[in-house]
Amino acid sequence: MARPREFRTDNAIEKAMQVFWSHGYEDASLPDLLAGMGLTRGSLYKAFGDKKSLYLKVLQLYEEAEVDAAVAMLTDGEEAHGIGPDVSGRIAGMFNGIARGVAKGDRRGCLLCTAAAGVEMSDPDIAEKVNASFAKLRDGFEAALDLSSAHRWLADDTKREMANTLLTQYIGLRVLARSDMPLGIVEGAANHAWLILSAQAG
Amino acid sequence: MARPREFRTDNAIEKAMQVFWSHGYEDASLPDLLAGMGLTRGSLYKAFGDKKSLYLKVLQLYEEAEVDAAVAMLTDGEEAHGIGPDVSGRIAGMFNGIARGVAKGDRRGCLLCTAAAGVEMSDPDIAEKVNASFAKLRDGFEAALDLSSAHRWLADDTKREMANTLLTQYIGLRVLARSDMPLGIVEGAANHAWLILSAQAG
DNA sequence: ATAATTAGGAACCGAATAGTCCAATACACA
DNA sequence: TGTGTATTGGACTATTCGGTTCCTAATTAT
Repeated sequence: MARPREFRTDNAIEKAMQVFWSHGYEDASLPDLLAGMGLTRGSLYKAFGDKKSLYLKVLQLYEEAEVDAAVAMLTDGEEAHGIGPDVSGRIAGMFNGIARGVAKGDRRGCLLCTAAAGVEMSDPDIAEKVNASFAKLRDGFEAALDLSSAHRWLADDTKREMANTLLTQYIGLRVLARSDMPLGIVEGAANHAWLILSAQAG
Repeated sequence: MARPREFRTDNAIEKAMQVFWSHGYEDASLPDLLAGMGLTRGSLYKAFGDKKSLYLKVLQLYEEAEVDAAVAMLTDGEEAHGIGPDVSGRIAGMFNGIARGVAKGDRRGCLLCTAAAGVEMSDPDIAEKVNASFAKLRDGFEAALDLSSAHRWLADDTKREMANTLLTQYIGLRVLARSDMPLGIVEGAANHAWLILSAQAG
């Protein structure tokens, strides 16, 4: 008995994610969002409330679509990947994948990393969500180390701090990708993420 | 024969650097700058032209005051530091110093790292200066490796990419510091920067 | 038809933005 | 002590922003 939506909500959020990914939170203007999402002010406010609420939905989608996928790539059963018996190889593969993306011209970096460096972190709701996603990725690194035949025997403290170091490396690489640093530096840093993994404890 | 300045230019730039350091480029409003620098609109525009020109001067000062100091700490004659015969210890010390700063409540991160993740990088003048400073720091890491008795024998390619990895780690740590991640994660990542240094080549 | 809901978009709001302009001011020098 | 000159303080401009409120037209099920 009522007129139905002419857009799919999840589709609109996905398009909003692309806009925020490229522009960051503050710099994504309402006209940017409207153009990118293909709808008008009335519809956007009707469906999503306000800009911040939309962004929080985007952060949720980013966690589900990007972070969860990365964690799965790090920890899922190896039979589906064929990377080899040492799960730590997937970590290096992940960093190399980022470098390949940059080589193909993707300089958007990571939505979370851009947010983490921006003023939007002063909003507690946004900061909480961003840090929760970071923690999820960090836990993914740690889980991968627990699955790695070469690392599982390390002390828990060592693995935990190794995971922290990998998260830090991930963020640095993503920020570096967003700047227009020469590709070689980005690739060099990515290719040697395994330096962290090949180190000995103690 | 003319009315003299009531402020020292270099002093005003130093104060502007503090404002940009805390707020980032876009979020540092003119009232923020005027309050922080202790002068009025007319004086600021008379002396510095516009916001971007002021920011470029701030970037120059940041490179001279912060980047150069960091590079000097990494590469100067060891007799003045007493860190030990292995220069690579200074690299670990630098990361630990950052973590100590965060522990003391300094969450400003690094002016360059914040800029690298922001929209101001779309300005070619700003991007050029930021990347030049990054390159300077990267070269500092490489020079420290060349001075390190434990690393100087490594292949040039290895040292170069090791320096890239250290730069990436530095950026990640600084962004992490700016977000309000739990201190333990920041410290954990900093304490294990030596993982990169202790890795073997090949 | 009628009710219900959305789409599209114009209009507006208060706030904030970077930037401009000029009279008042204060100093150095003749 | 004038006089030239650069600075100072702040009013002012023009623009944009996010957010909101409308209204009419369109679309659907009953």
